[in-house]
Amino acid sequence: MKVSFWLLDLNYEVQNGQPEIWLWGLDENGRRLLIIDRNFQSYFYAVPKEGFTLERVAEQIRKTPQVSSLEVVDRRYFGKKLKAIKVFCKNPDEIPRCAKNLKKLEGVKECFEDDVRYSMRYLIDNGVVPCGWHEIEVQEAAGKTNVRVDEVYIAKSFPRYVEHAVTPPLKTLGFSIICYSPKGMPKPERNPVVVISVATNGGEEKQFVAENGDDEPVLKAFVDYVRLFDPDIIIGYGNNRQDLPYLRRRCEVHGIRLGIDRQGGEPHTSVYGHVSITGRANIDLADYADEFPEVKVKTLENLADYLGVMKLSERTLIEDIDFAEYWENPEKRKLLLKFSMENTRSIMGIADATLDFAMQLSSLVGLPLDHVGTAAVGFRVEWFLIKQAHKIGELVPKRRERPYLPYAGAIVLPPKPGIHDRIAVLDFKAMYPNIMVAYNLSPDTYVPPGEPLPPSGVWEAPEVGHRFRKEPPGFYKEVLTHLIRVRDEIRSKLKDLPPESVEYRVLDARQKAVKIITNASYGYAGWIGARWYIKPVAEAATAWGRSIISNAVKIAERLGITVIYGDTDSLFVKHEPEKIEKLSREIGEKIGLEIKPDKVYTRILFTEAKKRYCGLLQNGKLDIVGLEVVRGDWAPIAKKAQEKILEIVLKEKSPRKAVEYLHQVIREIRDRKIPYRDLVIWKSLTRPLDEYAVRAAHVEAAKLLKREGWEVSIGDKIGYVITAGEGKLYERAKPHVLAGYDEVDTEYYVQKQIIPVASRILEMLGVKREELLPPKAREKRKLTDFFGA
DNA sequence: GCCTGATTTCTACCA
DNA sequence: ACTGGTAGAAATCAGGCG
Repeated sequence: MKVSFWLLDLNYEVQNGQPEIWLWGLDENGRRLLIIDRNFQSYFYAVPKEGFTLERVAEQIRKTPQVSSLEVVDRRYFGKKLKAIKVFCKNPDEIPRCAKNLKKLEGVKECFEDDVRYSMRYLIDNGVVPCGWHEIEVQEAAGKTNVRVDEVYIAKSFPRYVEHAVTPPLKTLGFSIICYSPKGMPKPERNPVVVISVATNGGEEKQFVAENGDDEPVLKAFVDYVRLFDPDIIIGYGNNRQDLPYLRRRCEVHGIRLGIDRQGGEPHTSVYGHVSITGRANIDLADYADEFPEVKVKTLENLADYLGVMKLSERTLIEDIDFAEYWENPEKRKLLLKFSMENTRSIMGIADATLDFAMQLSSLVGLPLDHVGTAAVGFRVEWFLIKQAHKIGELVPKRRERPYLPYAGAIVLPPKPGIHDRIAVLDFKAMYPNIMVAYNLSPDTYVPPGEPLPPSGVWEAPEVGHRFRKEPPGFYKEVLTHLIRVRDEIRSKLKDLPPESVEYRVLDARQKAVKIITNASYGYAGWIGARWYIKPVAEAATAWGRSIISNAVKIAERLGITVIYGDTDSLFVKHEPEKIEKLSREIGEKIGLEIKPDKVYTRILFTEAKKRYCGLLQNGKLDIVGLEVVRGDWAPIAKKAQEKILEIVLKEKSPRKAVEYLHQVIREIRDRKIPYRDLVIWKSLTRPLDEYAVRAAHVEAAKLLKREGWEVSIGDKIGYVITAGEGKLYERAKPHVLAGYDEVDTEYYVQKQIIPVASRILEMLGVKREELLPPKAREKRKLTDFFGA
């Protein structure tokens, strides 16, 4: 019989040396299916050395114990045709060992794709798409009652992908936990999980709370609840790195099982650090936080606030350092429970804004839904490429260590400082991808120095001189052309859809996924960790970029257009529509790339610095780029003050008013009228504490946290304030959760936060340094002198 | 040892 | 752990002075 299914998760099992792929999915009626496929043979490639006949090498390989059969096939490697031996192993787990053995044979030059996991191999070879629909011939399986699905089938054919832009009705469960530790960071070995808050997309909310601090019933109730609800998707925030490992370890302590998967097993950490829950998709929203760069400190509450899921102002906020105090106090405990429930509610809300994208990314790059979030950008691009490589018979290069060699990047023009009126921004859309397509830049089209020119001729990069075959189209060109076309198609479909429709949401998520992969392709090409890394490809792309933007500037100037700034692929010019139209046309003709007006600023302010400006858009909004306002490592009060100053300066054109405002802010800081949280500075830890070469404020603050029993790790944002006293800045930094407002050194905030960000703007406009501080009011000065402030 | 300017370290941004 | 170009603050170094 034939069934169709939407692929949610997959894994493989080896039973008595016989592998089987387990495909977990839903059919169009929302029934949960498990389809077991025993028909797929695992394999890898061996490439013979020159001077050895295929037959002889094949004969050697055939004698290797793990090999079940082999086949001579035509493949390509960096575009060059070659004969490869496809080596089949019955047991996929034996492939790495088998490849290692083969490499020892004298006739084998190299093995390929022995590092592609069996389950990924299955997806790629059969064109099976995670979060996509498929049809398959199956028969009902006998037995198999211990898996939690409606039907178990045995595959009688390979799945066939069917394009269909809807998602089946998935059951989603969100959860968050609170652990209790009287002092310091909770440790599963000693500290209980006192609250688990769950919510489902069926609208149910539930809390499991430990009586007398005993969490065994909590854990059991949670397991029962998950089993009963039987979610397809489990979501949390930090569940990959914290919650699930903690729950798992805590269950171990009690000698119980965290049996929440669909196979009676427990969650386990797997590739790229994701936690796999067999038969379901476990998703950690923290892995998608980078999709929202506007949110600088990526806490659950900040993301929920940004996405409009739950505003900070209506949120119960409790620092983890205070959990113990809230748990111990019966009145405050109620607040802690409320806080925990709000966490889970926020998770459900953020999931709404994220899941469509996650599913589209998963189906585009081909990584299962639970893997794709934890895979870094480079690996997402790479899996997409691996999938494409298979289609054209290109062998996947081995990952190898390489020395880091820097190369020149883009050009940034020095801005004309000051305020300018009516400025248009023109930019080359998707400049690097288009360059790569136009000049056929690809690992397999590169013609190294000394190699003879191909009959089709070559493109030669300016400055650096790297050469690329004009024909045939290279791997990158094919892939990028395809991506660019697909995105255009999606975007034209979107035009005819109501933005609220389900289809619109799905397609919009898809075009975003396509865009991200397209734009990351240049970065991938220049990444030394990339399998398809060839430095000249990246180096040539930037070289052409530089030459294109320089030529565009020349053309603009010849047409009498004033260029005030430019960065990589953009030009900021005086807004003269007719001249711009001409420029655009001429660039199209001479350079072959499209440059388009992106936006027009009514007014724009530049300092002498590159990459920093503030423009006033025609809709009255400020576009702030690079300045402290948009940076996460300045105190919020400084960011707010700078934003306000920019607004006054650009909208009201009144530096005087801005100075008045500045004086007021400074007085409020000195009077401690600014909310404490607006004084907290956040900085990331980029390495372990003991690997810093110099002492820095956020590092010292982190050490204080550690001393209090709180672990800090790479990537954590440390929030600190500067306290009054003697000595270096780093000696006066304290974690914001450990300091009190009374200790804060308000003069630091005035002199080192407010004054610099204000002077950056105001000195540009002729305001003198000494005018920045409020005049000393005699009366007040005397009073403070008297009271010794 | 103290002061000052130059250099290094660090983070986060832009494209 | 996708790239290079860039700003800016603080720590630290190096050298002059005495």
